[in-house]
Amino acid sequence: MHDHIKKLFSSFSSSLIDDIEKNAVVQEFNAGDVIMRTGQYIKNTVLVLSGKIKIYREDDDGGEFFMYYLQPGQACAISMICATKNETSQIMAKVVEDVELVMVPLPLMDKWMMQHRSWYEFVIDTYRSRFEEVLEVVDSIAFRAMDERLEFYLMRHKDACSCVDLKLSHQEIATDLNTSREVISRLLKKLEQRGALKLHRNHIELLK
Amino acid sequence: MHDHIKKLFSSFSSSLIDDIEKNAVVQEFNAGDVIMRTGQYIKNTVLVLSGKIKIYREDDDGGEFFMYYLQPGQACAISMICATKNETSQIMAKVVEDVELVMVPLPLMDKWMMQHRSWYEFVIDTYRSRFEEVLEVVDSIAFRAMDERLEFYLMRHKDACSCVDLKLSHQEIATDLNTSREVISRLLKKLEQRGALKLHRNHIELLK
DNA sequence: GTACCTATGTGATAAAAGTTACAAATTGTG
DNA sequence: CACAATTTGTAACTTTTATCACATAGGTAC
Repeated sequence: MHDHIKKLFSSFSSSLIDDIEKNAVVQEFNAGDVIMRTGQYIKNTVLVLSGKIKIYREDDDGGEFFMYYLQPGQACAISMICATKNETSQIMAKVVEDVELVMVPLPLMDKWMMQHRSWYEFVIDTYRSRFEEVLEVVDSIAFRAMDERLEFYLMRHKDACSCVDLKLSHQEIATDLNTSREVISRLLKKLEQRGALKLHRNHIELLK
Repeated sequence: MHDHIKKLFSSFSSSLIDDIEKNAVVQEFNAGDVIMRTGQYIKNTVLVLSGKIKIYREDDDGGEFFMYYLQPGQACAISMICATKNETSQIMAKVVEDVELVMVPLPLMDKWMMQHRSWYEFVIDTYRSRFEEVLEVVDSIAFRAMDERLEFYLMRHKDACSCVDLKLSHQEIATDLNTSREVISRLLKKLEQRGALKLHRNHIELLK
């Protein structure tokens, strides 16, 4: 496992990785699993070894809103931020590609901040980058209409999968953006007419 | 100054407050001043001693979107999060009531994390509570229509000033929510008809 | 007082987004 | 192949929000 972690989390010191191996466990989940629900107690800090997770905000009436992806080499900022207090999760996490996760018990998360400089820097950097990502999400919904929000959404998915072929149905996009499928279908058609993409069943091919 | 800080930041240890007094400077700003603009370099971590600051997100076409208040006893999470890297500000800060600010040079911010347990806990807690506040803001724009967003906005202002008389013009509210004045005037009228508030020139009296 | 500025009220209209209803196309299954 | 389930396309309509135009009201300066 040492080499696997070293490769993905290249900033981690050897002693930190040793500590992770001694104290953390690896858990696997399958695509489609919901591994964290809003309101659940957080017991671990989560590092992603492989696979892909989508993080959502939920509202009271069952609405979902896509926030960001969790990918190999990344950690869940929410699970770090809740470390000290015995907090419940403010988000919902859905597995979209089978994942292997390193589960670090919360008390260690806090303890390592003082013991491992590379852990401290990783945690702070995770906070910072997620905070900035969430601010960009705020921009998109506060300032932009649905057509631009859709483009922003597609762009982020392109970045996340490093490919131009997005395996998404119109309904899934609509759910992620908390709007209706018809709206997305119409806007996608417009983007296709503009030559920005090509529509297929169950996937979207980005051209620009 | 020691007692002033001790009273507002009650969790700070004496040695931390001594370090603050030795290394930080107090700066004053007046209502209306913009003390931080988007894209400016951050040189200090900011603690608020008195007064009130509104934090905004800006877009390219001059739009503003109100994020949250900074108040006495609080610190600017953005200015902390940018500490390590030499980052620029992602937000704009407007003084709404004359403020006294403690300016801590960025290198110290990072150094104190290891030296003062009470500083470490304060910083982590500031991250956490701001992150959660921003997530609530996301909820309000992702899931709610303008009438509910307005109510959420008024409620937050009520909490921030601890009073029921909000000194706000319709135009200011519209700017903060990135919409138009007419929309706000009409929605406020509806709220008045429902008995939720009473409208006056330049201020709004909350009844519920 | 009058002139002027700012804040608020309101109607008419346009544009964007959400809803309803249903058709057509594609895929999977027995 | 027949049939069901899923995905996508689209028209008609409603609701919400934005924009334009202008009226009115309160406060300030002279």
